[in-house]
Amino acid sequence: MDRFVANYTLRLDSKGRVSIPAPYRSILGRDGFDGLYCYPALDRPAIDAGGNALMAEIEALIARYAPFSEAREQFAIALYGTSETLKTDGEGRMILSDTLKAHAGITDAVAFVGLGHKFQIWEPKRFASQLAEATDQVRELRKQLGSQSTAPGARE
Amino acid sequence: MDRFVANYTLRLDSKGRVSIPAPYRSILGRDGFDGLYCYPALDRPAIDAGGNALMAEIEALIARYAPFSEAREQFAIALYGTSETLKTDGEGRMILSDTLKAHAGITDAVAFVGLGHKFQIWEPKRFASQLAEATDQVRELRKQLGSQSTAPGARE
DNA sequence: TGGGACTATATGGGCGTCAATGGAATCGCC
DNA sequence: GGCGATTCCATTGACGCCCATATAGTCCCA
Repeated sequence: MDRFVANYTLRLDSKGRVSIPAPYRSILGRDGFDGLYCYPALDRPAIDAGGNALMAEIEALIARYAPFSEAREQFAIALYGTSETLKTDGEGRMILSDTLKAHAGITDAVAFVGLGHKFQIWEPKRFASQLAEATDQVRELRKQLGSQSTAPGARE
Repeated sequence: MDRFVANYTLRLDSKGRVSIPAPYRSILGRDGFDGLYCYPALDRPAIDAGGNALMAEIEALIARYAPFSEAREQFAIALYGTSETLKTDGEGRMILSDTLKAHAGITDAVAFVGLGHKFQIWEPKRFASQLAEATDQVRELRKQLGSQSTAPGARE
C-alpha cells in the first residue's frame, strides 16, 4: 500500500489556498478519494488528513458500538462532527476551514508531514519545535540503548 | 456511501426558516428523500435528522423486538410517535416545529452536526459544550487503547 | 558532459455560479 | 377579508473553475 512520507512546507495564497504536495495527491488519487478527508488531531495542534483509508479507520472505530448507544453518539460527535471533506480545485489545491486553521494555529504557511497511512498538517514553526523535541527524545533513547548490552525491549 | 460530516452553524430568519447545509442537502438528495425526517434525540437536547437511511435504521432497531412486545411498543412510541417529516422550500430551507425547537432549546440559530448516517441539530452553545465533553471522552479512550499492545486504529 | 528544451509543480489572479439570507407576492384556510 | 403559510424573486458574499506565470527538476541531444 502506498504511504505518505517526507514533509513539505508550502505557502497559502491570498485566497487561503494551499497546494497538496504532488506525491500526496497521487496517493490520494490511487486511494480513489476525490478531495481530502481531515479533522483536528486530538491532542496536538495539527490536522489529520487522508483519504478512504483514514475514513475507514474512523468508521471502524465508531462501528464497534451499537447504533443509538450512548458511546456511539459521543464518538460520532467528536469524530464525524469535527471531520471535513475538503474539495480540491483543478490544480490540486484546498482551502482549510477557519476551524481547522485555528486548531493548528495556521496563518500563512503549512507543513505537510507524512505519517504512513495518513498525514498531518502543521503550522511550520510548531512542527519544527515538535520535530526537535521528538528528535531529542529519540537521541536520548539511543544513548540508553547504546549502554545496554542486550537488545531493547524494556520500556523506559 | 456518503456520510454526514462536519458541523455548520446557521441562523434562523425572522420567519423561523433555516437553510439545510448544502452538503447535507446533496446527500439527502442522493438518498432519494424529499424533505427531512427528524425526531427529538432520546437523551440529549438535540434533534436527530436524516433521510431514508435513518428511517431504515430505526425500523431495523424496532424489528429486533417481537411484535406486540412491550419493548417494541415503547420504541415505536418514542421514535415513530415523535417523528416528523419536515418539508423544504425551493431554497432548501425548513421550518422546525415548536416541539422540536423546545426540546433542543433552539431560538435564533442552530448547529448542524454530522454523525455519519444521520445528523443532529443543536442549539449552538449547547453543542459547543457537548463537543468538548465528547472530545474528552474520546481522548480518554484513546489513552487506554494506546496502552494496549495491539491498538486498533487509534486517532493520533 | 554541458547546455537547452521540456514538463510538472507551485502559485497568482479573474470571473461566473451557487449558497445563505432577506423580503415580497401569492395562495390557502378560517 | 385577515392572517398564517408557502412560493417566488433579489442581494451579497463566498467558492469553484478556468487560465496565466514562474521555478525547478528532468530529459534529450549535440
